Amino acid sequence: MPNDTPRARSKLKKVAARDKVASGRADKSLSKEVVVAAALTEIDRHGLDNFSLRNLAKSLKVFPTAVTWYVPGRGQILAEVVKLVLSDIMPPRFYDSWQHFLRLMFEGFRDTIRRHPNVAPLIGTQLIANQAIDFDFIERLLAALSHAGFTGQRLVWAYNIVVAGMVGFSTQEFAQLPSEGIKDWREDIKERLRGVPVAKYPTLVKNMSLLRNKAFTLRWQNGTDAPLDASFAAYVDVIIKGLEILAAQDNPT
Amino acid sequence: MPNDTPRARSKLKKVAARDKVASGRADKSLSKEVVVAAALTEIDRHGLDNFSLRNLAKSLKVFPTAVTWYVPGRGQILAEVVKLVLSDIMPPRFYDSWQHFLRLMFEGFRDTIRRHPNVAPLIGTQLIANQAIDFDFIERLLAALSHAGFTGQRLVWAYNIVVAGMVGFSTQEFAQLPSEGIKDWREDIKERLRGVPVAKYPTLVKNMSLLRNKAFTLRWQNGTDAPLDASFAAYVDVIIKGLEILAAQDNPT
DNA sequence: ACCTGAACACCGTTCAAGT
DNA sequence: ACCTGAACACCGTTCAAGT
Repeated sequence: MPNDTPRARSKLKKVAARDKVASGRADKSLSKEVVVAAALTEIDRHGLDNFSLRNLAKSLKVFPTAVTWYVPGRGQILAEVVKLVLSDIMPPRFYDSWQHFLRLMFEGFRDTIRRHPNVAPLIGTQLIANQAIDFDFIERLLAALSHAGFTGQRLVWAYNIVVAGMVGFSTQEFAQLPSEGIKDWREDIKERLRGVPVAKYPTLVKNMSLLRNKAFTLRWQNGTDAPLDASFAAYVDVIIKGLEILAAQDNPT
Repeated sequence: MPNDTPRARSKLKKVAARDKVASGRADKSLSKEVVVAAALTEIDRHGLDNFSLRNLAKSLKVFPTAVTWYVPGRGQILAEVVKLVLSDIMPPRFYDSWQHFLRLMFEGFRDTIRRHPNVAPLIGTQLIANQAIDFDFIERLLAALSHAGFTGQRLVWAYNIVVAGMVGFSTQEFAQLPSEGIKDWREDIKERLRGVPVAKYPTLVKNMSLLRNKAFTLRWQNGTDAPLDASFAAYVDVIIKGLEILAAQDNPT
């Protein structure tokens, strides 16, 4: 990113550093890291809808424009927050098998989202946040998939399948709750589920006790209060088994 | 939803209708449907970031508060927009097999997102938008999965796997582009991909020509300009094959 | 270099007033 | 019932001014 650091100063880092030393100033109270960390804390505490640069500045006890100096623009801040959240999803370097590798990676990603559910809506849906997953992560994943036998075009497929699958489930499991009127909204869902006519929706009604609040589109809580552990485990199994079959197919050249 | 129609009037529909007839008034220029349709048009044209109630009102040539009368609050409007977009994803009533059913469903969902990519960030990440998928859809999906042999707890798993899989890939494929500074942002990504050191990231560099702009987290365009057709097809295959294996496993009772 | 401080255009929502 | 119109508190960003 060309100007994700103080203004257009990115190419002048050495000069800036020298200036700082020369002037002997070490009284900087802010930094990009501090700003981003504070932003994450704000979002964790008060939700994405209530996040604003002004509230962030207030929490840092500075003027709103001081924040803008380190991270220019609201979008950049959110992108950096995603980056920070996903900075600890590094998959293991050693593993028993590529299946084992993927399993650990899926679980690690889910655990990370679980720690910061309010950030979930930003992940996967914003291309600017995609850079949050770094080259180390990508390299290890590609290496594991190569080890599974994927090469060339099929390696690309496998990579996309894994990333889409990894990000997709957990971001949906921890989907954002309505920011106001939650109580009424919840009651309304329960009411709707109670009133489903058995004649028109026999399979749904028959399995309602198993499905209610345990299945996508039939929930009034997200993964924080009603985790979908068993479904997630089955999901990971399905993707891995499917990949095994894909890996076993001949590689067309 | 208790008050998704004019104020707290929802239980008074008959009375209101009578009043309208009695007073002979048919000069309503707005309606909930008109408001939501206009909102979708605005989002399609100018993106989610530029959407506001005031711009919406301007496009309808009314005051901002007139909109609020039909759909109370910005969040409600967005939820209704998602509902409208997803109203045509109904899976087919007849099909050769449950595998065929799922294939058609996945493709239909992706086609729908492709038609309204700017809405993608709202789908799956907002619990309030989950009601967009109606009971007819759910019933047909559950019926197809029952036909595949899934019952009880495993039916719930299969349902969650399919919904998460269906929503996850396409919403990520059509992820939102940065709303400003796109040109610099794109150049920066390309620059970063050119500069990847082969010593540290051998697998990535080796497959770079296949991966760049064709793989998640390595793109500077979304599905609108750079569709991931082949990866999506492989993704659907993987999930279906995985489900076949899950279906074949014994149902623990 | 780093932050203050005022200013600007815009936002969603509330509330009173019209018809 | 349906919409106007003014008002309110808040927002992100720009730009000049301090040190």
